[in-house]
Amino acid sequence: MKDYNTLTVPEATLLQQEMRNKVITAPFNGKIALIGGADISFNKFSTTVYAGIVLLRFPSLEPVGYSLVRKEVTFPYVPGFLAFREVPALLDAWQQLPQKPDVLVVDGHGIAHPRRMGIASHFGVQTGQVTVGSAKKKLYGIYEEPGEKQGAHTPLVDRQGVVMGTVLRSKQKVKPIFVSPGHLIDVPGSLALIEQCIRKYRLPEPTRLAHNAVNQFRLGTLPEGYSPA
DNA sequence: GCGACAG
DNA sequence: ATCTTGTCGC
Repeated sequence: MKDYNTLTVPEATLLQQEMRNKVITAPFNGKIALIGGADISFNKFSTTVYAGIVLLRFPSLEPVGYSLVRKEVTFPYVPGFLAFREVPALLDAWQQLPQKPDVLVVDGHGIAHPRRMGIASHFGVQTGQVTVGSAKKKLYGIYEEPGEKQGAHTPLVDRQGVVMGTVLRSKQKVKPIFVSPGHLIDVPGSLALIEQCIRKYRLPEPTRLAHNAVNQFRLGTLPEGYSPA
């Protein structure tokens, strides 16, 4: 694969434009026995990133194991180009997994992106895996605030009204989360999947546990490599 | 020119 | 994203 650290934003834009045609947004009909959660952590002003993918049983969501890796990254954070900062490290964590999950939930957007190439779609196309994006804030699009009741949701559309994802009130009294297909799944399917991953918190368990893991890894509480839960 | 802007 | 103290509401 190409070295993202040497790319310029214009070059990254071209890569996204080439990859957008490879994203498949179709119904996912497979069975899910294992689900994964991916996230990154880092110290501000440092080029070292701590990436991790957590494996959990589905639908029980019991953690199975953690794949943690550290990597140097110099590509800057630029809204719309998050994948060029995080995907390389996540690929390392992915390859280190003893078994691959049936679906991977990535912290960030999927097709709810100006060029339909958010990090979840980018990772999905690169690996050929089913991915879903779950973000805490909007990057691109228009939406109506969903109702206050848990489970209330509204469509996230682009300027032409095309649906890119869903704004979901995952829990009562919390800000909504943004769910969108990454690859090999559609909008209704990605929403249904994330709804099944909500337990006691605002964020779905896969990404919430991944976030906890990479933070513990960065702070030295968890070791690099793969560890069973 | 101005506002928006994943992690 | 990370840092950081107190504060507010269920």
